Amino acid sequence: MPRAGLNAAKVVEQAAELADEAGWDGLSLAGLASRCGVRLPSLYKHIASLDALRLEVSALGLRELTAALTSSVVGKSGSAALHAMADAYRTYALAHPGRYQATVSAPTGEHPGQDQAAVELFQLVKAALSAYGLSGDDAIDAVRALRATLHGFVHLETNHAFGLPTDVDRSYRRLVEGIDTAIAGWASNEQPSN
Amino acid sequence: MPRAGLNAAKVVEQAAELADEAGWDGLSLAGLASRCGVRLPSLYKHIASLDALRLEVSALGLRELTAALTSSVVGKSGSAALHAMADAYRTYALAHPGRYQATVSAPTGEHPGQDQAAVELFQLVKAALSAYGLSGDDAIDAVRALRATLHGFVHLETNHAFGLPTDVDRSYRRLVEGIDTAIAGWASNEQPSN
DNA sequence: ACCCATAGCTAATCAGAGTAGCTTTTGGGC
DNA sequence: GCCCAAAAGCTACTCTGATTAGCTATGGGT
Repeated sequence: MPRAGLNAAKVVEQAAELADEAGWDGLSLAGLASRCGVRLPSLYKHIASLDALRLEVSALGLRELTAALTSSVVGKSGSAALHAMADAYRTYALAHPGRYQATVSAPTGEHPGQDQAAVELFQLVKAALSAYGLSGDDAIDAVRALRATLHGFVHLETNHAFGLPTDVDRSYRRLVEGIDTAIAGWASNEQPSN
Repeated sequence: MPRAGLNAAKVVEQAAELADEAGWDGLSLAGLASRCGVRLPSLYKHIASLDALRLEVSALGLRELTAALTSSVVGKSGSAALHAMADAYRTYALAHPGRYQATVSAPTGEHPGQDQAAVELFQLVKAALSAYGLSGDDAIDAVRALRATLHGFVHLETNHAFGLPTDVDRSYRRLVEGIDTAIAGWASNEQPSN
């Protein structure tokens, strides 16, 4: 009986692909085992439990999302950075719906990698928005607003919640332009530099 | 052995309360049965399956959400209506997190009540935004933008995704003001009435 | 060639969803 | 008040998926 040659990293990667194909709720150890070519209990040589696996997939998604946003903003700032991040965000979420949902709805457990990845993502977005001249709670409001906007749209889109056939790309572009204008407006309230 | 006196409506209501307490993913027939004071198989006298029950809870949530938004906008239009709806939306979602999540992530099955409730909610929001003077695809973009914004914020909030202790109410208020400004700006592009 | 860490296995337990079929309550007609 | 059919509830069973226990065989390092 030849071995499958699994390890923890491969198992998590396969789980992420399964989640992308079958949905975050469709991620099961039974499905993962057959995809990996082993029997279900063999997975426990590489993971602690289904919940632990979900945390790993969540951390993987956060790391990948952070990497995608990071490379999207190099050399950009302000409005250009915001638009670039918005595009990269939606592109990643549509390409990897399972791991994207994992980044939001994973169990809020104690996983150092997951927490650290979330903090890094927050810092990245905050830095990218620094050109808007916000500080303190205003900067936090801006990060939250941008995150809520992008997440809301993408989450609804991946849940097929937009019933009408109207161009979804255009709706997204206008929404991003709107949030860009809104955050820029906050900045002028903060820094009356005229 | 006295009867519990259940019927389909009571079962769905109990399921909605259970979903609010245990989370949408924590909604199980086992938990529902013990909450209703009956054995698990007895539930099948009132529902067809767990998936069917989830559709019912989703439809209930959509109806309640539509009712809450409807009563929030009576006598208002434009910006006042938008702010009123935003407050009612978040209030409902925070008070009923389980059924709120059901409105988005229920199985996309064929449930006439669910579909109809979704259409009614869309029409309500579109009508409430009519004072912005948008038409055609612009109106659809506005409804999508508002929905994405409110949903994104509330979904992240109910998933405890805002790590920082910074005032969440204030972040929400500023986000709603931002989307109000953005949609108003679209309108001026459409109707150069000056 | 040997050894041991470990990848993988079978077998078993447990919980939850769903089905089959029986029993009992209950409300309406007489 | 009595009778009966519909419905409400039950027990027993099956099936699937997660998890644990314990056995076996592989294969890299010596």
